[in-house]
Amino acid sequence: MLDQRLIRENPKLIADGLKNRGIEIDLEQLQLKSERLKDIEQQRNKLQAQGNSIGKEVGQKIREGVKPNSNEIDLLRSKGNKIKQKVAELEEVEKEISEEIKNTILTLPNIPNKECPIGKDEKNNIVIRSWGEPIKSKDYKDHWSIAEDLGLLDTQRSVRISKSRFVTLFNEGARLERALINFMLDLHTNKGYTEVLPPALVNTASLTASGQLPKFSDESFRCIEDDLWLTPTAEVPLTSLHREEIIPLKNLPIRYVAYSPCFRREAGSYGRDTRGLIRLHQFNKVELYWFVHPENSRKAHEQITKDAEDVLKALELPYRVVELCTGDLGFSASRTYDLEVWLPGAETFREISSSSLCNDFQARRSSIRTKDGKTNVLVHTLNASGLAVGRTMAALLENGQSSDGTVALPKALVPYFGASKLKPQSK
RNA sequence: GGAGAGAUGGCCGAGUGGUCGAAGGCGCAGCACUGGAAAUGCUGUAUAGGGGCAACUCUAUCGAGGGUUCGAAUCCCUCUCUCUCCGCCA
Repeated sequence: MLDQRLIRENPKLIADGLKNRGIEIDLEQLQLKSERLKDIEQQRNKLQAQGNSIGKEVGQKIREGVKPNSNEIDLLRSKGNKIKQKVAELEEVEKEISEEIKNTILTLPNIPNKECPIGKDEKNNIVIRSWGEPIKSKDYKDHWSIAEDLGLLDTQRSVRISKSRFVTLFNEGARLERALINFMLDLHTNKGYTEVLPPALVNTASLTASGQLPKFSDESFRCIEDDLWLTPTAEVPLTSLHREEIIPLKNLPIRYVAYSPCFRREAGSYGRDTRGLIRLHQFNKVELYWFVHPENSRKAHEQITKDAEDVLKALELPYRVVELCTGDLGFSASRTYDLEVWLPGAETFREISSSSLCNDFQARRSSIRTKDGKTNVLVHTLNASGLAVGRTMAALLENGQSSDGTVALPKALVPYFGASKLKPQSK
């Protein structure tokens, strides 16, 4: 959520920021509304002050022995009633306007950071650095062919159970998924992250706090009867973990790592990535999440990104870091690095982690502050996947494959998986 | 799902119509005392918004919303949540 004060005092700054995202919006209306609201609030404040002093006067007089039904008191009473009526009228207008303003502001995305490269879409993203040697060979197979050959998953039966874009893992597939989750959690907790296992169902307030609502209700599965939603990412419960809190300065930075299943409706992605483990309605993810003092958020963004990269390095998976341009940023982000893993079977780099700095955008929606001296300041929040587990498995299968049908696993995974290779099951 | 109890500041807890943003305690911070600490004493310690260079000041907030009243933490209505017992259950 954007700062309403900033909208009043410097709407150009916001309009320019949003323009770089490709959003043309006339903030004048909003600015006028906000100013009008402030005006009404001031009027109401004055009236309420008058009303309060009348109330005190009545109390005072009665204590001094003036009869409650005397003319003097009656006069004050009617004065008080008039004020009360005016206040009620103002409140009605005030409520209406403030609701309008809030509804609008909640649909506005974050403004990009100054460093964020300006551009229209993903073509303007910038490759920052690369790691590892991407294998380029026409003989490499897609991960779903490998997975099927090895008996790791069954997509057809998954449709029987639920529908398309769900997957059921078997044998070494299931085991590998579990190994990856444990491996990632250990890697991060060893660096001092606090492990969290949050609820998979979250309420509307939580989704609003992190930015998924009100704008992207199409993207999440909903349980109508209970007004709960399936988490699209652990970012949602992790943000709300500290909603409406003032975090003591000495507790910052807070660094969480959470495994969670993630559920996404993938509305509007018909026909894209229909096979394999890339785009599913349900997938597993290990998420990194930081709460930091605003002064430290830039550095924190570099660090959280490196922490995510460390997973790819440990798994010996070639990747590149791409900085998203303004037009490609997610709703809550002010700056984002995507980690893209190399998939030799698909002959492409694929997003496996997204590392975002949200500044105070989510903190304002969630009212998460820290006490800095005498004043309370909104914290900054950051999130990064560390990593998307299904896509990691896809990358391991494609990168580790060999012509004899086996898949070599990275050394780091052996203690977790219990073997250094995936072999075709003898039937 | 059925029955009952409750929701007050960081925490505990008092307050049943007026000067209550709220006693008291704990905690926390500062100062004094000490070689240092403990103990003790003193002072301070909610959030949001508005005005003022500032000292400061105004408004709102005692789970949420509505009502009665000149005036509500306190009375009335609705909702939500929490706890206890019973039932069911991994």
